[in-house]
Amino acid sequence: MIDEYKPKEIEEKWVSRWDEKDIFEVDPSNEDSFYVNVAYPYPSGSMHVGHGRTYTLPDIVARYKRMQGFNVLFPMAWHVTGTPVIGISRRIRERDEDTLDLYKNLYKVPEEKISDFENPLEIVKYFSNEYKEIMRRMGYSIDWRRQFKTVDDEYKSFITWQFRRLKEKNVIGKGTHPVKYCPNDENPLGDHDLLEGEEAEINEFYLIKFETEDGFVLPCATLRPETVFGVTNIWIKPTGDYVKINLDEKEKWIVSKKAVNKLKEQNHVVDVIEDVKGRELIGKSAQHPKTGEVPVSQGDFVDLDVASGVVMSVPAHAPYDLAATKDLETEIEPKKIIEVSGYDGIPAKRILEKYGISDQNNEDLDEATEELYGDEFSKGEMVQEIDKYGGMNVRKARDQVGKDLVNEGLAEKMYEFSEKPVVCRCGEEAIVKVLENQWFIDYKNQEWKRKTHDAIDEMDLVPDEIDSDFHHTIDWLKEWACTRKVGLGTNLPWDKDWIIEPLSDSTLYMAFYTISKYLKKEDNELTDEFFDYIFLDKGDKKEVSEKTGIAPRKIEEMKKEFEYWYPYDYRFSAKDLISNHLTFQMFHHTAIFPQNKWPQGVSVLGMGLLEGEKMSSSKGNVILLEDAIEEYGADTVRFFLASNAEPWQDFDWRENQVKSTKNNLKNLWKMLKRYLEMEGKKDLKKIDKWLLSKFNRSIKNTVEKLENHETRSAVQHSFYLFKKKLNWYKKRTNLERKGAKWTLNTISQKWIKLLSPFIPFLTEEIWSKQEKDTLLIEEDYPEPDEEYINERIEAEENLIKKVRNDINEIIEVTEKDPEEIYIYTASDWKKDILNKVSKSEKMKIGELMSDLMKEDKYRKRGDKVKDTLQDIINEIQGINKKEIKEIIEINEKKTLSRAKNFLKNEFNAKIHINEEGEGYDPKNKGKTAIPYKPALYLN
RNA sequence: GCGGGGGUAGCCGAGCCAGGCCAAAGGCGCAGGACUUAAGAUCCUGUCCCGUAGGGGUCCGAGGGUUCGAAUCCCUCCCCCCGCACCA
Repeated sequence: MIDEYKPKEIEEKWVSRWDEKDIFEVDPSNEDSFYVNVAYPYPSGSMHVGHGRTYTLPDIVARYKRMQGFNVLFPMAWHVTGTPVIGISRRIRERDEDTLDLYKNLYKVPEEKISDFENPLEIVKYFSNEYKEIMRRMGYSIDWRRQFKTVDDEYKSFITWQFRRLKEKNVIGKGTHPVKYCPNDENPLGDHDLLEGEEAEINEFYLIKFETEDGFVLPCATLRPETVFGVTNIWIKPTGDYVKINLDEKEKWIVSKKAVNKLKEQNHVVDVIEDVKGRELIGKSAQHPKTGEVPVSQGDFVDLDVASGVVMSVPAHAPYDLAATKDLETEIEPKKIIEVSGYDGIPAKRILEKYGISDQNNEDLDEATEELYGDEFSKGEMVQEIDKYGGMNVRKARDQVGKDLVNEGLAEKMYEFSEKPVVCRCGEEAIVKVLENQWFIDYKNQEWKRKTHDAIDEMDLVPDEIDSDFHHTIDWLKEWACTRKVGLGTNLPWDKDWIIEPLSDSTLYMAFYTISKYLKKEDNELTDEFFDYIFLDKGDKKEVSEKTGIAPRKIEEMKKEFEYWYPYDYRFSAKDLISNHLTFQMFHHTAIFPQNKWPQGVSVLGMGLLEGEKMSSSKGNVILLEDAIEEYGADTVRFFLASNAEPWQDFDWRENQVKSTKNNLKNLWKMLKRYLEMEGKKDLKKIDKWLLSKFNRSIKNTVEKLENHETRSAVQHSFYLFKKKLNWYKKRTNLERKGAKWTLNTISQKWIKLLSPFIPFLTEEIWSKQEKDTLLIEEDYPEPDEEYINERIEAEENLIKKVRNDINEIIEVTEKDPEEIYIYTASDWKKDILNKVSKSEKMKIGELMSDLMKEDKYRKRGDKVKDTLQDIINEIQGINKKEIKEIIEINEKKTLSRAKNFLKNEFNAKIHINEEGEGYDPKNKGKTAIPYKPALYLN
């Protein structure tokens, strides 16, 4: 009696059995090592099935490699660095409704626990426990002795060491960076912190200093400093609120009221002297060394919220300015300073004409501006008359003029958003703040980039195509601000006010896993010398021992262990992390480790959809992994996640497909149990050999796909496609035969192993029922037995299948059930033709025909040869030479006779098999037979 | 804008690099049948159009081209998705 498939029971059982035997706790051995790791999770909420996939796929690879005889390390830890849990704690303290709802209702945190979450570390503790429990239930082959949190002292020592070494390599610098900033929260803002303005970039404006006769600076804001030579006037909004200020205790400026705070945030000292209306300024004049004296004009279009609120007018090259000057009472003559091909005379004039714009309120002005700016930037040249910059292309002049003006004290830089508003999640409008003395990692170091490019070239990337993403990211990375003022993490060793931010402290920890299991028991200070010795083979064991208090033997053991596992073989991580984390960790490896410790491979993962929609915890659009396990069982979840898409592709959790996956497993459970109980004898018919041939191909394909982490294809081959073959086999033969029983039993012994990495619980359970005293996970992964792969038998069976399908089709079209079926196989001379065709390179019917006609035996058949030739060409084009060779060798009559009974039962008709020209053939069908496609007559 | 990846039957998705068993794998959905008291599960069959003989027509985002032959190679165009930094 076959008992039922009860996933929950067997899964609980095997989790504890594997545990009891410490199966996944791995230490260095004589076997080859295989080290696979995943980006450690940030445990601030419950796992959903998307997370599940992130860990399931590497686990499948880990289990597969383990069965292949490798000593496999798959570790896990908890990333706690940064601000998210702090923010969550704060929101819980503030009783924020959305947050409480998320944690109580979606994550199902017990009421009494919630208040503990006011302490961020409690959140981490709670969810890392939950993660671990669920990861165990999913059957992940993780060595839990090595787990740690990134706020543990040992880890902090490791990060401290790492940063000191980076500093020694001169890849850490200090600089000034403009950031989006919330004045209310007093914190820089990432895109995810924004309510509005995620698209906004920070533009670098130049404030060009024009001086009024009474000694005030009118700082004209521009993105195009090179146009300073064409300034004819200055725009001030007459209704605008401006102020006179003392700037940096040096200069007196006039700027819009709104600009005051911005200047302060950009590290200026601002003292307001008095308010002034824009109107009061109009009619004055101001001068600049590059332009001379120009009037201050009325500009209604001036936006007081852009930079300084003071604008210079370059009518020759700015459509807005030109349109506005037309409305002025005094006439202003545009001053051309850029030559652009395609624009005669004054470029702005041409573009206004082109768009038919006559006034400053025209809505096409933006588009016209964009077009002209684009052309001038890409094709423009400064006119010859301009001193020093004459003839220079605009692209270059822009940089150069800007730099020179600043150096000469004739301009300042100011940062401003490219679009507004930019609003923080707290509701406050964000500003640009210039952070000074910010520590950064200098990824623009050319030598470092080169080494990292090299490392990527040497690596196995899955899929291959991501290598251009890596190279591109390496080239593009500049300075990365690596410290923060707030958050959890490790203090920067030489400037303790700063905390190393999360993406920077998670770059080398794969190495830390190799020794972390030793460190928890030690209550010692882990010095830089300690890490130098273990990881870099530098220094003296004895000295390290004295400094740390760790026994020399122990230190040696750790060093050996690191060297055994490192470099790692594969790191799995989400695809979108290529542009930061995955590339960072490559950089850090190349900076700190010698080449023989550089990563060997990266395999990227796609994102998750739920019924075709993007999965998102914050929207509640997720299925929790725990719920999925409860409902379907871990094996089903694993099998589905592995087979729904290739790892790097996006997967889609669809309930009906998950259900169907579970049914398939139920069915597999029954099949395997039944077949494994069968006892037979190795007395094989061709159909048995056919199944063995197909099965060994499945093994071959599965292994090939798994090597490339193609879990979806691997499942296709090992399960779905092979199941089809099995179904055909069951239809074709009597399973009560000894030979059939032997075949099914033999195959199942291997099939169960083949599937084990995907569905470890189900397979282990069935394996254990066989009264073997081994664990399936400790068995060897199957290898294809080439001796069983038999092209001839496969071609023969294919012939039978084709004939069956043809008969079927005729029955369907005619809608008549035949009582007798006549099958006529092709004559030998047709096979000769096939032989000739297969040997010719081109399938040109004319050439083949004239070749054939040289021989008497064909010439006397005349037109028949031509028809046959055409049919044969149609039939076999695309079939590979090897298979054609087999087809020629097949004895079709004999082969089909083998299937006579099968066909008889299949169609409930009497079957007659003859060569064409023999036997009953009232409709003279026989002559249409060609090799591999017998003619048919149904009656 | 920059960089990357795509558009394949009702849906999801293989195939494309190495052109020809490709009307195009597999899954889901749908329809019919077998089994069952029934439902479910399982198995079989079908699922672009036409066809009372295994055939024919049209088809792989759109349009051209190369080739005996194109979903696959080349060109042009349209559309979609992802990443782009102080966020894990």
